Amino acid sequence: MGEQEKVRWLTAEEQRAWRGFVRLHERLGGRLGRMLQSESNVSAADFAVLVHLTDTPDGRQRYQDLARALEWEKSRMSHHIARMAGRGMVVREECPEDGRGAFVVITDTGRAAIEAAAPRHVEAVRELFMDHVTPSELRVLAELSERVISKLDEDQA
Amino acid sequence: MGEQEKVRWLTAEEQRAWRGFVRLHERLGGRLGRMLQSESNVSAADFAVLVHLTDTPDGRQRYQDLARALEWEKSRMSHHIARMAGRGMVVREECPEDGRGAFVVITDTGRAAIEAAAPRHVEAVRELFMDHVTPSELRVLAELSERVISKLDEDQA
DNA sequence: TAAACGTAGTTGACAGTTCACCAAACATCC
DNA sequence: GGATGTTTGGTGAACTGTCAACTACGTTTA
Repeated sequence: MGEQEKVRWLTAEEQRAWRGFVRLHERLGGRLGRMLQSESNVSAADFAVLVHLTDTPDGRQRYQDLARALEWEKSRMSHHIARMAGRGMVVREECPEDGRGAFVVITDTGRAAIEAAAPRHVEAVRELFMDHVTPSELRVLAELSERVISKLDEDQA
Repeated sequence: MGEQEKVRWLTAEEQRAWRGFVRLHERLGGRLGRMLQSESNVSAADFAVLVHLTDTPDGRQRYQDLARALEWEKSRMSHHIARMAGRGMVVREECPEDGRGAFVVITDTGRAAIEAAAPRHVEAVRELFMDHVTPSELRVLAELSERVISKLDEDQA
């Protein structure tokens, strides 16, 4: 009953890429998040929600749609929106057409928050990332990401 | 007192790459983490700790060094090791040379856990990622990551 | 050697996430 | 109409990570 010897461990090159990739995201994410938090009093999650709300004409989105867009669990959405509502950035609104449903609606406070935060955030993404990556590398990254994500989606089903 | 009009928003290409990158990591991380958790009863964080411990000859590391290697805060390390110790995967050991310090030492239970988890994990990384990326893309990713990380480190100081 | 400073790790309060379950409103099918 | 199943969202408990204060030891300096 020999062990399964067939594990193909990662090569040095593979490890290098994998670790680099993971670490890069952790670092960038951490830095950008702390930056948003300290300079604009908005967490990365808040920011993502606000961006999606301002993407719609009336700043309103169903919980469900927001959750799908951000790829969050509904429960996370519910808790998070409750907290944001507590801080006045959004309000919850009943949905007339569907008695179960509800809308998340951005408030003026929310708009002010994201308008203050966005320029600094984009600038940071440029300074910390874009400025150090060539257009061709960017293209490789985009293609690679999309391909792998679509594979993930495939065998999800 | 005009607004700062000079914000250079991300181009479509840049957004595509940025979002792809962020999403890819979230997705892969989530999937691999759930896999480890459900199949081996080990969280991604546990796994990382165990990997670093088994990298040393006697399966022992100073809290400090472990924290640096994983880029964790010392308090996170302390909390996390306490939890892992509670589950018997590691033990804490005093450090004779430095009265303040302490070692984290992997136990047989811990070894068994990582030995059970590692092959499936590597296989998953292959299936979900490596198999869909060419060697040249991998090289680009590695170089890009290292470059950007080193820039991050630079202006940290 | 005493004061001051730095370092290693701990602790407790707290914010955020997930999990498992719940409930209400729709949808379908007979 | 009523039984059944599905979708939408809410809730409480458990868990994870962060922050700031704290203890205890070590190192430097005067």
